[in-house]
Amino acid sequence: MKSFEVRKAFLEYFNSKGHQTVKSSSLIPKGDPTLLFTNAGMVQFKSIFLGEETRASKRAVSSQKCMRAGGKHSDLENVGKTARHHTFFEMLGNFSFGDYFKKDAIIFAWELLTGLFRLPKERIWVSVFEDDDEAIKLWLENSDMPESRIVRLGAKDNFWQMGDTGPCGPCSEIIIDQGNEVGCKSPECTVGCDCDRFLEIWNLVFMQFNRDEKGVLTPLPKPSIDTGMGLERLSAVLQGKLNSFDVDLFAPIISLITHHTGSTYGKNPETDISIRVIADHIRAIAFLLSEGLMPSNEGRGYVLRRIIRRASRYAKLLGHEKPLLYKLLDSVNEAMGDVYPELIDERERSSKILLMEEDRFASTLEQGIRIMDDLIKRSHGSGINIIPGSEIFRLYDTYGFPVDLARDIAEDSRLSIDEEGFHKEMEIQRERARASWVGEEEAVASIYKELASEVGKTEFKGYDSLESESVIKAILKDGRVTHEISEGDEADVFLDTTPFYGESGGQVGDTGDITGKGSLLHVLDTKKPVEGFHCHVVKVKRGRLRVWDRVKCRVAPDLRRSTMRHHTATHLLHEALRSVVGDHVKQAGSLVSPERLRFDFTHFSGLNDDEITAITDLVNEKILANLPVNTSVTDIKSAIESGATALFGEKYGETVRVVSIPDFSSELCGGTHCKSTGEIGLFVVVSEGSVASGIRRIEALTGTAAFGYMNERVGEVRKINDLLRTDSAFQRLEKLLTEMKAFEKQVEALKGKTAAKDSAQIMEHARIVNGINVLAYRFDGLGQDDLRVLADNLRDRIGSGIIFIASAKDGKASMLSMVTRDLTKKISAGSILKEIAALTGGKGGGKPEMAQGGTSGIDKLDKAVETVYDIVKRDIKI
RNA sequence: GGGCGGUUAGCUCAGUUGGGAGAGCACCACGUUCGCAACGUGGGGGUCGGGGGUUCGACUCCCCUACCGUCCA
Repeated sequence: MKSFEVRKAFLEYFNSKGHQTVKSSSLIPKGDPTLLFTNAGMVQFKSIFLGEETRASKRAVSSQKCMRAGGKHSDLENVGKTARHHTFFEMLGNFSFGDYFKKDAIIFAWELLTGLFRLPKERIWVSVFEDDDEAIKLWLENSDMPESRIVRLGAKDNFWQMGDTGPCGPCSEIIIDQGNEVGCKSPECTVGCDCDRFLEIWNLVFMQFNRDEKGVLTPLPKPSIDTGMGLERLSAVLQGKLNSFDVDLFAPIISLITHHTGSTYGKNPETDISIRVIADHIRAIAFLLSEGLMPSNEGRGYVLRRIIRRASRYAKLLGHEKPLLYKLLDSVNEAMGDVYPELIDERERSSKILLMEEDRFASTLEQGIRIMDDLIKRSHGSGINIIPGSEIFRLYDTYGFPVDLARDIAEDSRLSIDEEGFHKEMEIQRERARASWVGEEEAVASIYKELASEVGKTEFKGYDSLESESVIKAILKDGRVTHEISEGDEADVFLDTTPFYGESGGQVGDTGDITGKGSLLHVLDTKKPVEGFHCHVVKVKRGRLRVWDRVKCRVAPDLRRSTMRHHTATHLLHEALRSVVGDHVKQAGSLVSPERLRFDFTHFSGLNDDEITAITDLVNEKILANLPVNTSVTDIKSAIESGATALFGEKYGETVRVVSIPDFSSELCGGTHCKSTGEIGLFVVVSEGSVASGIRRIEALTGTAAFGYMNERVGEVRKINDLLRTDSAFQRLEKLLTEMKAFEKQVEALKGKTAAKDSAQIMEHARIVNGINVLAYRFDGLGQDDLRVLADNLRDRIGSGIIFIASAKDGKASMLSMVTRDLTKKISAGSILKEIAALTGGKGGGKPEMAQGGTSGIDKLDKAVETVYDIVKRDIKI
């Protein structure tokens, strides 16, 4: 049975049992900072299990892309070494949201595995949580499982929980015994062993408790079901393969790897591990890149980078030195492109980024090898044949140099590395990071969730109107529910209906006024702590307000209109970028405020002036065309089908709002927009720059803000023109700058010349002391740099001797002493200078042949200069 | 979020108690050559990431900041 048939059969089986097929969600969970990647099928249903969201259908089935690398569940290190671990895999799962429970879950699983998939019953084992007698009973009643093959395991294996608090429950795993010739071959090998013999294929989670902060379990009113089965593992079993890398999903990938590296799969265990690691990693890489993720130095992007590097490293172990991975993307597309079209859509971009990243890694390696060579040289020099762990750690920590590579290189020079020391350093670093970890605040305070379910959601009327008559439903002050607020109070106010837009989708919250009988509130900001629930952050200016009061709401019109202009312009900009720069441009962040707009997007390099001009022109062209801006509400499926742009990873409800500009742009967007593009007035880009590697940021202004900006710039240019008395400041400045450079050169040349002339005169003051030419002289008006030029000149003239010159300028004096190289053994310029400087109350120092210093004691200068001769007489023996 | 490393000529990088900003490649000119490569000589090119401080004097020391890299979470 081919993998795609397995996937299809699974989905269809559960469809026939009343489950709605739900599309795989993005690997990058949006709005969940606690999770690095989607690592299970239930991730996209998390808020349903938590009771924050309800869904029309109570039964769902999915085949979910999953990633287990980095974070709590990381299988990165196991990949390739075992027959069953993957960083990227697909998880088949059926879900019940308070509908059926344990019994049906067991019946479905048993029927599907032994009926449809015809797995041999005698090889199936089941594990249950040690206290879950109910599950054992249900297994015995609803399947042919003998009690002898039902195993009780502890909480570590068979009790599942989402987090420290929240829904949790026992689970039951279905396991296939692959025979005693597989795995560790130990006679004690049994279910729960780490080896490959007893393969866990399906985990049925019985969500039946809620755990509170104190750890107390209370039964959930409506227990739920969450199951997960790895497609790769199941396919392997069904295809009679002992290793999940041998299934058809991997065949084209492995064949392309062996083709490019000239290696053979299945000949040598070492080579096979490398091939499998690359095959696994390239799938993960292809999917992560297809979702718009960029390799970077933190968070998810960093995990991606590490996966790329590991894969790249294993490719080198296969003897392939040049970038290889980017060539393998096609094989992933061949294996999975028809199910995941995003792979094919993003192929071009992914391949470019991957090649870039491989090149970058090559230079990291090069740098590391240089340092490694140095370490080897030093350790040969010192006769120690072990490289300290701290050095290896520094190499790894600071330069990202792989430890196994360091070991290989060391061994080539008959050295070893101190692995223990390395791990010790690593542990220290872990401790340090842990100690500084202060824990992430729960993103949404639970009080808002409670309030929302208590008083109901807010009806937003702000698309068509800036005013409304509303009723106050709740007031929150200092985090507590209250019934009344009065003058001077700052509080959160919740209404039945509102014209105030709550911050979301990059658009900032509205501001304005709320008025009641004799009272006035300023709305400082509007937020949406819970979807559809508007929180008005207010300050009471006058009077008092109570819950159930009728009030009049009024959004500040000028600010809101300015925000609308910026938002509509953002959509125009997005499309303009795509048409000018390329289709790979994806929104990576957006801020829309009354003052400006900021748009982050994925792109490899900076935009040049021509591109920015082209983008600006295109946006303004659409503004001048005064196109209508249409909004419509539809279901997500038909919106996507109509070609509307959706943001990757953004979570959308089942009905969405589409904002479209005819023949140009169509995006899913909940924001407020102009009625037609002409209202924007003018669009101007203020800056373009980088935010992170692969992400660029454009800041732009529209409407009055744009006019203000232009006026300012024009005014500035006029001032510059006035100053330069010209109409073409640019050419004028260019000319002035070249002239200035020429002048500077002339000045330098002149200084040299006068120094030469002056030095001729100054030389006349030279004396011979104890057989040595000594010149000590004061020559005012020179700075430190000038003294150096003069001294160079004097040195050329004196041939061999001692020079000391001092010069007063601007109330301070500089001094310089020089000793020609042949005399530095007898006397040092530094010591002469220090002594003289001290006499004048100044300081200085330098090298034996040259020293500089300064002082503010000009009155003592002449006498001090004269002392130079004495010093020479004293220190130089004939 | 916490470490560590980096930022110097167009590119790759040196720069050692703080005391004249350098090399290689590239570029320009001249020389050598029938011509090219190579070579020789000379030359142009630097806000030493930015800002503050210490100092007579800072690429160098201290503080802040931006960006890049890298490890841990």
